[in-house]
Amino acid sequence: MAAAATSPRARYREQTRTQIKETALAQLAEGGPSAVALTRIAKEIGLSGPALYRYFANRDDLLHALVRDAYDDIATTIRHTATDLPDSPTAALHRLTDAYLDWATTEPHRYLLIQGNPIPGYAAPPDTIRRARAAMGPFVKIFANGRPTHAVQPVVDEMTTWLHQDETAADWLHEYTGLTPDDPNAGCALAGPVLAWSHLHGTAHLEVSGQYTGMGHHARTLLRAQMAMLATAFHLS
Amino acid sequence: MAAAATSPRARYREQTRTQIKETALAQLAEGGPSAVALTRIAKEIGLSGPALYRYFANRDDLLHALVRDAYDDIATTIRHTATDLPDSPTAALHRLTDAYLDWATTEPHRYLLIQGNPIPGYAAPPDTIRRARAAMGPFVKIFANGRPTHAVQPVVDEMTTWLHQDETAADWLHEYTGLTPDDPNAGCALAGPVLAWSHLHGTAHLEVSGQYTGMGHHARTLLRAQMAMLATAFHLS
DNA sequence: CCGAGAGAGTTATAGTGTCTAACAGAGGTG
DNA sequence: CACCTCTGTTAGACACTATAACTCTCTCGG
Repeated sequence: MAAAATSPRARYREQTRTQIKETALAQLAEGGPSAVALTRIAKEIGLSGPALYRYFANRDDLLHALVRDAYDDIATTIRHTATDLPDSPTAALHRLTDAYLDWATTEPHRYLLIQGNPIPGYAAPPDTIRRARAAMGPFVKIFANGRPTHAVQPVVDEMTTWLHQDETAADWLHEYTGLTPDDPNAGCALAGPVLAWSHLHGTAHLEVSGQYTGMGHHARTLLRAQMAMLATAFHLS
Repeated sequence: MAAAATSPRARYREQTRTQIKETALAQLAEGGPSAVALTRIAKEIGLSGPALYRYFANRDDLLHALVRDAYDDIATTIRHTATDLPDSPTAALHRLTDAYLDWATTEPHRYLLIQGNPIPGYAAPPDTIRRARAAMGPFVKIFANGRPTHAVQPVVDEMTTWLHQDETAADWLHEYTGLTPDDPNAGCALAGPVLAWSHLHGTAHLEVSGQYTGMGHHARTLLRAQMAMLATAFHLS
């Protein structure tokens, strides 16, 4: 992305940055974030340690870049899936959540990087929230026509209140549904995705961090059941 | 625990170990597992670095001990809550999940330690599984009388199959319900807890890792809604 | 009551990693 | 073609894990 027709030097720079990130991803996959070591990366691509500081300000900056890439990647995946959804809201929901779980299981280390434990001392940049909401955008659309049962009504109420307090939330809602905070379905449109995210994350994270190992079920089966319950709770057809 | 009437030396040793673990917990709370540094712990309690190796074989061994303690702690909390549950299964479920979420939010770093990202290179000891199942035991009891709807039936089926393949699972079921794998409700008794765990973990982990920050809802509200859906899906009264 | 030995602590040292400083060469740009 | 920025180097400060070798002290058995 953004390869652009820049100077040959800038082109080479971008290439080296990519190579560094690729090596970092390999180390991430092997031993988690703490295994990403600048000196080892440098050795692997034939550079001296301090040379990497020409490309990334420090170790955190490199991890930061990996986080950005991962968010872009999952958001792209979801949005791509969202371009061709079945008409049935329930089926569409299953399609989206399957895509999410698939991404998490094929890229476990990257999922843990962005949705796992907070990286100590690392404050997510403001645009991370934007990226995260972009990934959840298609879910908002699905629940915009839901009719919540009493089981989920309290969540709907809290979302409605939030929409009247936080402008960015209102913008988010508007972007994907055209609804305003005063619309009777506004809270519902956000309550569904938040619940879906919570379900999704629980299953994906337990699966990816290996805590289901030795138990006789598939994460997919669990997720399907959770989404079926959620669809029922919002009277999705 | 296990203070015992041992020799004064052993008593002093145990005291020092505890002091080390307490300091480690403080560092864990400040900067996550990677901030737990033996040298800094030593300095803080007035020892020289290598002295700590008299008490813990290495850094992993210390983290290991923290994990054990945390599992014991949450299992004790759950079991204590389970000693005085309301008769209604739904109410009992809410009581248990509230206790779980409370523990997680009051001890966020410890929750992340045991239920967060896997610690690279750290293989959970076999008894960890036993401890984890002990914590979920009371949930098994609650779902033993459930009647699953079609939404969760696939999970029930997978659990039933598992129970016939894995003896430890059958033992676990038997310990808390007296049921055998052939009992028609056996799969249901395990499907409920696994789903509940997945729900619980999603909400607790997102809350504890700060990903709900800036969103206008309480984790508790979300959890209540999820458990209400789950109770409905199993026809709990 | 005392002496051997286990246990608890020390310093010294090797190894790995982050990151800064100071310097050298190579490429692009006026 | 001269300048200067960009890219790379080595040297070194600092933090942390871990081992080795050594000293001191307390406990316990005879």
